Amino acid sequence: MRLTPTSYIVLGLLELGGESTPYGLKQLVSTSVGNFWTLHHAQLYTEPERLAKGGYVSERRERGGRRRRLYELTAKGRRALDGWRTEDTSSLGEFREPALLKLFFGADPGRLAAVQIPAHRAKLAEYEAIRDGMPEDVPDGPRLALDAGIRHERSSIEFWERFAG
Amino acid sequence: MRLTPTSYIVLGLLELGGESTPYGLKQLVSTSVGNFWTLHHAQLYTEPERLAKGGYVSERRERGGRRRRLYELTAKGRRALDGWRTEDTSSLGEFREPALLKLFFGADPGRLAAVQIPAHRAKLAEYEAIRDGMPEDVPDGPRLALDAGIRHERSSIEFWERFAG
DNA sequence: ACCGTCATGTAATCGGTTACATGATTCT
DNA sequence: AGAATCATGTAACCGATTACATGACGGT
Repeated sequence: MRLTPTSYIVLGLLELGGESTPYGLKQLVSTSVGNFWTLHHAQLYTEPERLAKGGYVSERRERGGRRRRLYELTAKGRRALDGWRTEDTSSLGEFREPALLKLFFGADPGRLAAVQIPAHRAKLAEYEAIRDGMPEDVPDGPRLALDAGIRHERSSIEFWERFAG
Repeated sequence: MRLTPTSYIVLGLLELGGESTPYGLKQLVSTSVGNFWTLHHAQLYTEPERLAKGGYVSERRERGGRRRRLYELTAKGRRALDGWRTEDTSSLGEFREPALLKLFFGADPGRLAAVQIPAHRAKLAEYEAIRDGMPEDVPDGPRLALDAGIRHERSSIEFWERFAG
């Protein structure tokens, strides 16, 4: 079976947070990677199930109560995650901005800019707030990824500002 | 029926290039929007068919020979495209870079940078070559979108360079 | 004539998105 | 107690990706 980015997000979060329910994963996503890589909550039910089938995570149920499902990384899952982290990533992500697509096909740059600039500014402010509120002991990964996000927002704002006014 | 970005790409290309076959669309994509928004060629067979069902494009077949399908924008399709171009785009594209995801989950920044930098440099060179070879009469849209791509690559290179060495 | 590559298309699979549902808490 | 919101989960649909195929054409 093929592991997708979604798979690695689930594996990575289980590594960070230990055994979790789908809902717990949802919480983790929203305060971490969800800032730049959105998942629908339904994926956090189906994806762990797929991973369990492949032996990457183990599943057990609470006794009594809601009998919620709890997932935990297995040795195989950990190996997959490590392999993914160290393997070379030659491919570039695509720059899929809907606003750019419109620009390409002839939308009015000024009008696009009028909406894009505030949206990017808001996102930038959000990122900066997270950064400024980060405790000292946050690992480098999230910190650096956040920094990339901040740069990206700044660069987008700069691009659109050309058309504003 | 819901129109997706893929739909608008097909509509937009039909507007730019006039009546086309799926294969013709594939050619158009590869020399234009394909630089920052990849489509699989199979989508250029299924998407026009969907659009034809919805009345956004018309379909006819060649008489004789391979009887290839030819698609053309209808009035309804053109209206949809215009509506899309002028409607506000509040949503931001997500910054889904696989390399960033790895960085987030603890991959070694230096090793990522070693692969990402040349990849982004290559893409940048490609974009610059396209820009420098552009005839005078290319419309603003593609020109500006290309410029956004160039900035984005430069910004990515700058980000990763911090970890190189 | 043969081989490789471009041209052209269909079919199956599968992950992602949307929609639907219903318990639990918290607030007024 | 009722309303609203959060928590939790399932199911259906659909677009995107992958795999499979074969015909045409250019070069050696």
